[in-house]
Amino acid sequence: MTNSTAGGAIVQYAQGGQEFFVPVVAQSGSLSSPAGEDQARKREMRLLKNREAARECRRKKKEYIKCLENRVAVLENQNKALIDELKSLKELYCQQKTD
DNA sequence: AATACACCGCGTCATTGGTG
DNA sequence: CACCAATGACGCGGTGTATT
Repeated sequence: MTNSTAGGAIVQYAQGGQEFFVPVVAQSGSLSSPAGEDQARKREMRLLKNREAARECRRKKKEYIKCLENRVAVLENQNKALIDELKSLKELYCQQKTD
């Protein structure tokens, strides 16, 4: 991951040690005022939380897709087994008929 | 080696659905 | 109604692979 470093800070997650860049948006010179700082801090917090939420969301989505793929594999195997079973039962039936 | 293309993961924004 | 978490959509940069 390569972010530009114009105005912002490199922050590190508590767990995982992963680094990322948090941009700081200047808001018409109001950044120095407490209200401006507070707004900026709130924005950073929101971005940080959403960043983590997006990551988690993608992780869950991938896991879900894996589950679905697993299920497909299981059902395909079951289907094969049932087809085989049907085939052998048919053969058995035909044999008994000719006897 | 250079280029084109596909794929992936990421960060951000906008939207949505649930909750106090 | 305000707030928040989850998620879809978008654009971007990195990486691997095929083609020239």
